[in-house]
Parts: sequence; C-alpha cells; structure tokens
Amino acid sequence: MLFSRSTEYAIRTLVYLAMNASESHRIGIKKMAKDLGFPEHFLGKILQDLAKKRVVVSSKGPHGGFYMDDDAKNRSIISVVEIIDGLGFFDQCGLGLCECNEDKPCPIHKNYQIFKGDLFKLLSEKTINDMKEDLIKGVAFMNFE
Amino acid sequence: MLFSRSTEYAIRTLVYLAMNASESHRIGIKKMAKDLGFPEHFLGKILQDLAKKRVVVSSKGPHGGFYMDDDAKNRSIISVVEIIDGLGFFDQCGLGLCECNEDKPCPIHKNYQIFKGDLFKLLSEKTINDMKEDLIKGVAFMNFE
DNA sequence: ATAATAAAAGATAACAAGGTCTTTTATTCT
DNA sequence: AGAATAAAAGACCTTGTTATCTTTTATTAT
Repeated sequence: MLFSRSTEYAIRTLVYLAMNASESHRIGIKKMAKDLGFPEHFLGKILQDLAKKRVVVSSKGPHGGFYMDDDAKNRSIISVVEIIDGLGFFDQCGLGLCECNEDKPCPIHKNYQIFKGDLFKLLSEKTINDMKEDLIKGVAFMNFE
Repeated sequence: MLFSRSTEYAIRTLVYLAMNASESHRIGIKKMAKDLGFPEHFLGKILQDLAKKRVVVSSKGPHGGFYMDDDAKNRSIISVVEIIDGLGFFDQCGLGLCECNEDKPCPIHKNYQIFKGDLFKLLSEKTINDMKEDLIKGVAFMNFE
C-alpha cells in the first residue's frame, strides 16, 4: 500500500465533503462514517488532524459538523498526504538504504527517482476540486455508499 | 515504504550472496547478518523462505551456509518481491477503493496505472546479476559495511 | 559413534498501525 | 440556566509486522 489507511480515508472524506457539505450545511462524523463506510471514531481522529491544519472547518454543538471552504477545495492531494503521512516516501531509497543519492546511487536509484517524481507531480497537480469535477462529469467513480 | 522490510533485506542479501558466495564458499547467517547489519534471526527467516523457493541453496552442518546458483542470479527483482510481499501492490487502487478499474476508474486511476506499470517493468528487467555488475563497475553503491 | 557446526522450525516478544470507547469541552436551542 | 448536540481529547484495545529466542534436525569431521 502506497499510503496509510488514514491518508486514504482522508482523501475520500475530503472529496465527499467538497461534494456534499457547505458552510450552511455542515455534516457530522456519524453521517460521514455511515455514508463512506469508515469506522466512526477513527474518522473522528483524522478529521481532528485535518481541522487543526485548516483543511476542514469544524464546529461543535447542534448543527455542528464539518465543511470545506473554497480555498481548501483547491488543495492538492499531495498536501493531504503530507499532513497525515508526511512526505518521507519521496526521499526514501527504493531498497531502504540510508546512504543513497546522486553521488552514491543504489542500483535502481535513477529509475526510482523518476517514478517518485512523476507520482509527486500527479499528486501535486490534482486537487480535491478536480476529483469532485471528475466525479460530477462521470469520468471517475468513487463508490460512496 | 514501497516494500516490506523483509523484501528490502532479501534483495540486499541476494546481491551480497551473488557477489561473495559460491558453491565452494557458502556463507552462514551469522556472517551475513554482521556484514549487512541485519538482525540475525530475522535474516534467518527470510533466507528460509528464499531457500524454499529455490532462490538460494542452503546446507546445514559445518561448512554449511548459503549461496546462489547461476540461474538464481538471473532472477528479476520483481520475482523476489513476489516471493516475500506478493504482487498485491500492483493491482491495488491508489486510493484504496475496492471497485476501481478501467470501467469505473477512481480519479487518479489512469496515471497511477501507468506508474505501477513503469515500476513493474523496471523491477522485472533488473536482475540480481545486473545489480552486482553495477556495483562492480562502480556505477552503483550499496554500502555493505 | 560422537562432537561440533549450521540451518530449520516454532514459540514468543516488542512495536507500530489501525480501530474503539469514554470523558470533556464547546455550542445551540428552549 | 438547563438540556441536547456534536466535536475534541485521551485512554485503551486489537492486529499485523518486525524481531528475538529456543529447540530440533541435518551434515561434517574426528
């Protein structure tokens, strides 16, 4: 698995929020967990992290819940990965060597660097909004249920 | 991390064996663990798996130990990954969706497929012997110490 | 045969990731 | 103010991976 489960849940949750929630229509953890099929309390933890980093807006009390403001919807996927998992993956050697760099590359260094670079680019360019648009257009699917 | 620690250890151990061991000069777990800096018993387990799958030849008793025959040295990296971790990574969705395929792709499906394909190709084409050659030529490094 | 050597095998421990539960705090509505 | 709602916070449990330890089995040399 490329990313942790937490990151996967986070990305899918954000797309869900971008599509379904707004300042005037906040959505609570319970409903989200049910709709997305995620464990409720685990999702709570993830949303807590996302709220601290201002990726989502949270509010307590009746009619409380979460939503994303327009800025946040333009966040790249990679910025979400960064918040939850960190970006360690992108500077690690494919063979797990601690000393592996341009000067002393491991036997798959060069190609692996290219692979990581391409992936980084993809995840940097794609935003939550892009994903939402793809879903609306019907060119991508994400199976909430 | 792309692969498990076991797979990383396995690959590095095989390159080490390709370079240093032979039918007439078998190397034991203790020496390998020391040279490579891996936990001895953990390495033992990995070598056991590799021996079962005929990637290495093992023999007990005095002057026992491990070596690779020439066939095995031409193994691809991917075949080692397959033995230890399996190839699940290569048919999994980048977002962890269970239903994600050409018909119902997730929003990053297409590009992610390409990356996985490229990586698979790289790991399929590169053999243990290739890595050994790179190290001998001095175009790659692997920091046995 | 016996002793020494070395891998195989199995049991167990340590740790991290994933997931659950309970209590606390903040907000809203009556 | 008080009751209800909902997130925040923290403690705790479960599972899987990583690592270690001990016993058994096979081989070799004396």
